[in-house]
Parts: sequence; structure tokens; C-alpha cells
Amino acid sequence: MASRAKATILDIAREAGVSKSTVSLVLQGSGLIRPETAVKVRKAIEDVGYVYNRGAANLRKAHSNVIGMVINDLTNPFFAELAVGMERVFQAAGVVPFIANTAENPVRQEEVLKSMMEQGVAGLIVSPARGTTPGAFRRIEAAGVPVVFAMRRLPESRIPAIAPDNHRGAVLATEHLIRKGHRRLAFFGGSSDLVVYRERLGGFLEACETLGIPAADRTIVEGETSRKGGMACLETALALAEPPTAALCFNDAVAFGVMLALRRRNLEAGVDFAVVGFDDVAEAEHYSPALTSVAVDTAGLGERAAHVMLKMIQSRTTRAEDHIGAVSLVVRESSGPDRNNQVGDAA
Amino acid sequence: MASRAKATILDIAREAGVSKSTVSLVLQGSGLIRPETAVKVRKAIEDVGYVYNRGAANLRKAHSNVIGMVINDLTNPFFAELAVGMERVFQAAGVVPFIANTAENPVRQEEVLKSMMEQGVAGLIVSPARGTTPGAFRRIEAAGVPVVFAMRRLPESRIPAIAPDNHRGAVLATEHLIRKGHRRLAFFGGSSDLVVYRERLGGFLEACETLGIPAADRTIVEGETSRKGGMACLETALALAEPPTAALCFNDAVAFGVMLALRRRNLEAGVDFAVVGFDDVAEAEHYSPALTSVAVDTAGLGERAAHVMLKMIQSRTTRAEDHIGAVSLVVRESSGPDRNNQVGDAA
DNA sequence: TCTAATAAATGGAACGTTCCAATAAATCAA
DNA sequence: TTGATTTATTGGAACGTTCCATTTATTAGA
Repeated sequence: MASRAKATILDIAREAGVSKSTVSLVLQGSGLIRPETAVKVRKAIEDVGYVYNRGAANLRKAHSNVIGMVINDLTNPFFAELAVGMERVFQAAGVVPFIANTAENPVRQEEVLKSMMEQGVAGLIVSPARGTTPGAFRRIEAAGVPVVFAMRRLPESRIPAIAPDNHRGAVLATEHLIRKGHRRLAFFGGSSDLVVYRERLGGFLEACETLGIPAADRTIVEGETSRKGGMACLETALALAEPPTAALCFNDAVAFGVMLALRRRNLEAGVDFAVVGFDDVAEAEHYSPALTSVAVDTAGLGERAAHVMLKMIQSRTTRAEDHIGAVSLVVRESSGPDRNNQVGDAA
Repeated sequence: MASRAKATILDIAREAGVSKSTVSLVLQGSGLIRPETAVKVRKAIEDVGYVYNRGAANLRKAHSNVIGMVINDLTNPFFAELAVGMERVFQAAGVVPFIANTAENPVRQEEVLKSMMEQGVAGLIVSPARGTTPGAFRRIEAAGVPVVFAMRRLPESRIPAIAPDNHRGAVLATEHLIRKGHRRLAFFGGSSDLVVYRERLGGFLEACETLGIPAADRTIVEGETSRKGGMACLETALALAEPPTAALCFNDAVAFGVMLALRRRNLEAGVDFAVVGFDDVAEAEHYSPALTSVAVDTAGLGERAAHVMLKMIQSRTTRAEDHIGAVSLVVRESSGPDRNNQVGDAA
């Protein structure tokens, strides 16, 4: 226990025999102070067990070094990967990201955002909870704090969004399945209150349209965006009179659920039923059979979001361009050809 | 945009025609102010787009409402579950948890802890990164900020730890495998620089000892605590002259890896090789075959840790009792009997 | 009516920083 | 030597709150 009451800059000044201003300068690494003085001060800092009070500093500086990251579902490994990319660039910029989880709950999100604002964050990176109202960020924008959306966007908002090219990804995946000979296709999981859902489903439908899959042969099953949701989707689809032979899933979690449900029925993904996921989380590659998925370069999107954020802070603006990240289809084992309709496909 | 420069308590006072002290009282929900006045003030708060400055407040109050949660690996769903439990109790107490990831890197951890201290957190819940030195928390303790360890503990530290009964869990799991007729047992994953590892391995060895499994029939393979690590462990073990027929894994991630590696070899977990995990993450139940695992009541531990933290803050102490959480073995499909050594076991 | 007690509202100092303007000390040019 | 310049250091005001001690307004008791 170095000291009872917490030490301040004045205690250091006294200890080192200089003024508080000098200590402040040392703390900020100013080149104005004589090296020997700096050494003396730093020793004093060590001796009194000082911890910097950023709250007090921000009172004057008006520019904090923390940015908030507000995530709708921390249990999805996808977001951990996103966070990794962000942390890389923030660390280099001397910015500390604080993460908070909203658990897909708009009320909780409101509280969390309020807290972060009160804490004086310099900016906010948000993956908004489902059901977020457009007004939720009005006050934050009004306060001049930059916000960027990651992965998800809000319908009517002018807040910049960093997201993968969901439409194109879905087109790629759907074309792949059709080229494999599948003619009765399904889209599994998610629900239409999500912009991402509409984009991905839109790509799916467009590819079906273009390549001549009639509407009657398309099955759309909404559901939770989790393993459990995926399992349910498959059961629903297989109960149909003319079940699909392949499915594009809203995300990898849903795809994993579908594969588990297949195994329960003693069917094999890639042989008896083709499955394609979305996001290409690390696990996709290690699954068995390995999951074909749309890779969105999660960490890269995180980096991009962080960069955009830094630029906004620096230029004191609350506006920025959207950024649509490139996607690619990673073909693995789970998306084999339709057994009843083999077509020659080199891939 | 309500206003250019951010509004303060004085702007509200002017707007509402009261003094700043009155506004402060309203903000704190004091019962001393007349209801009509409170209403008037609250309206003004709304009108000027005020956001509370907690930094300034803490300057006087010395008691913040944020506690920091420092996690070694955010990609492990286990920690998300832990966070869920904590958030439940913190929310009720009006405390906001900020999460930061150290990615198992002690240097990063140092930075993150420093940042949180500077931010003036009221307490810290930490799952320390591997390789954390005992001195890492000296300054924090000296500053009188309560710290509790969750899941992991440090060898020589007197900081209270909330963790499951790792030893007992390993004993339960090992006894289960032996009762199933297995005689050549393995312990997969982890490494001996982790206290948790030593506890779990200790339980494994003790059960082997007690139930008469000679040291020659025990295989211990250290490895990464991930799917990939688990896959490597299985390969190593099966390459032995007399390979084991069952394994207790350091955690579920390792167990999933082992099961994937088995499938690659066309072996089935629970039939050709018994696998038991540790932690019982949500996924264990949904895997195929479903994974037998030691349930540690993750969310419950999170709640407990949060409660201990709150009590420490309240009583201004930096000391508390350790808490060892009860564990139970959840038997599912992955831990079938030894095919070559069937014994009558009702379970 | 006046006084005492209670309720409601207020001014000012303090919290730990930063940063500007000012001072002090050292160096240089003449 | 003197003044000008550069290099180090410093005092004090300001940032947005809280909280204590007061003041002012209201109500009750006589």
C-alpha cells in the first residue's frame, strides 16, 4: 500500500521538487522539459504510486482516448473476430476500445450507449441490436460524437456503415449451388426486420431469377440466427411435399445447426443435402464435413471500421462514406452436387 | 443538432430558471426538490440535449459506477457466458461493466489494466492472461481497487478467485470413464503453466490412482486449448504403441477438436473412442454426438463473481474469500464404454 | 401576530487535470 | 556589458460536477 489517499500530480510535484505544470508536461511526454528533470519526475511518479486521472484530464482536454464498441451478441465468435481487427489498429493509435454487450436487446442497448456517452467516449462502433429504432442515435449524433455501424445498418439512418457485400455474397453462393445441379433451393434463418437479411435474401432471389429457378422451387424459412434456429429450419423444410436439396444459410451458426440436424437424421451434408454458410468463421474450416461459406474478411472489416472511426474523430466530422467489403465464396465439402441431377461442373 | 458546444448543468439551470445545485439534485434523484421543479428541470435537460459528464462527477464523488472486466480470450464462448451472468447482477446494481480483451497477452493486459485504472473503475474482474506475473496487480491493490479473479487464479496471489471445483470435476469425469470399462486413459490439452491445468490434471491422476490405473496406462498430451490443439492431441495419442481408448479433455474446445479428428479418421466418438470435455458450453449439448462434459455453471460463477465484487466495493475492502463452485458431470453420447472391455455399468 | 420548525433552493469551494501567459535562467550577438 | 533570443519552468484560471453551509420560502404552533 503505497499511500492511503490516492496521489495526485501535486504530490508528485512536491516529491520531485518541481511545479505541477512540469509534472503535467512530463506526463504528456513534452520535449520541453530537461531530460534530468523528466527522470526525477518519473521516479517520483513511481514512488508515490500515482495513477493518472483521465476523467480530470478530459475535463480540460475534451478529447478522450477511449472508443466504445457496442455489440449485439458477444457469444457469436464472429464479433470476437471483428474486435480483433479493430484492436489491432486502435492499439497503434493509442486508443483503447471498451466493449459492451447488448444481447440483442434495444433497451439494454440504450443504457449501454448512455453509459458510454457519459464516460466521454471519443466515438462509437456499433452493431445495432435487432429492433433498434432510428431515433436511438439522434442524441449521440447531436452531441457530435462519431458513430459507425459495423456489419449491420439501420434502414433510414445516415450513419456510415461498414459491411460486407451481402447481396453479392448470396449471389455467388446461390450460383454455386445451381451450378452443382440443385434445382430446389432454400434460404434458411434470419428474419426480415434485419437489413442484412433482406440483402442476403435479395441476392439469393436474384440469382434464382437469373438462372431460371422458378419461385415455386424456392423455399424460404425464417428462423433464429443460431444453431438451434438452423436445426428447426431444416426440419421445417424436409417436412414439405417437395423438399429442397440445398440451402443457403443466413450465417454460419445456422449452417452448423442444419448440419447437426442432418446428422441426426443420418443424412450427410454435401452428399444428401448441400449446405452453404455465410461469414466463414474460423470454425467453418474445421467442421466435418468442412463448411462451404461466404468469406467476408471479418478482421479486415474490423480494421476498416476502426480506420474510418479514427478519421472521423480526427476531422471532427460525424459523416463518412459507407464501406462495402469484398466477399468470396470458399468452397469446401458441405456443398456437393445434387445426386438426382448430376451436371458436369468442373469446379 | 441541439447545440454546438456540449451543454452543462449550468445551461440546464439557465433554461429552467433554477440554480445548478438544484439541477444536480434532480440528476441524483434527490427527494429534496419539489416535484414540479423536478419536472421543469427534466424538461430543460431534454431540451438542451444534455449528456451527463461522469468524469467531472467522479472528480468529486470518488466512486464510479463502472467496473472493468478483463478477459484473456473473448473468442471462447465460455467467457461470453460468464459475462452474461455478471451483467445480470451488475445491471440490477446500476453498475456498468466494460469488457476488454487481452488475447492471452500479458503486455496487452498490462495496458488494458492501466487504461481501466485511469478511467477510474470501481473494481476489476479479471481472467488473467497466461504468463501474468504476480506483480502485475500490486499497484492496483495498492490503489485500493478491488480485484477478483474469475476462472483462473495466480499461484502466489492473495486476490480472491471465483472458480469451479476443477479437481473434483476431473475426478468425476475420470471415474466415469473407468466405470465404463476404459483402462488406458488420456488427458488432452492445456499446459502446466496454468493453475487450472494442474488442478484438472491432478483430479485425473488422483482418480486413476484410486481406481487402480497404473501410471503406464495414463497418457498425458499437452497442447493448445483450442479445437486445433485437440486435433493434434488425438493424432499424437493414436500414434502410440498402445493408444488410449478414452480421453478427458482440458476443456470443451479441445474435446470438439478431438471429435473432429476422430471423424476425419472415420472413427466415432463414444463408440470407437470416449471423449469427455470440461466447462459444458452451450454447444456441447448440440454437438453430434453430444459431448459428455463437466458442467461448471458458468453463468452462476459470473453472478457470484459480480456479487463478491459488489460486496468488496461496498465494504471498501480489497480482500474476500475464494469461491469454489460446485460441478457436475453431464453424461451424453460421446463417452461410451470400452468395446474391448465391457463391464456391467448400469449408468 | 411572532417564533420555531420544516421544506426547498442556492452559492461557493473543491476535485485533478491542462494550457496559456508569464517568468527565470541560460546562451548568443553585438 | 546590454539586449535579444532560446530554453525550462511556473502560477493560475478553467473544465463540469458534488456537497456543505446558508439563505429563502412555507407551514405550524402559540
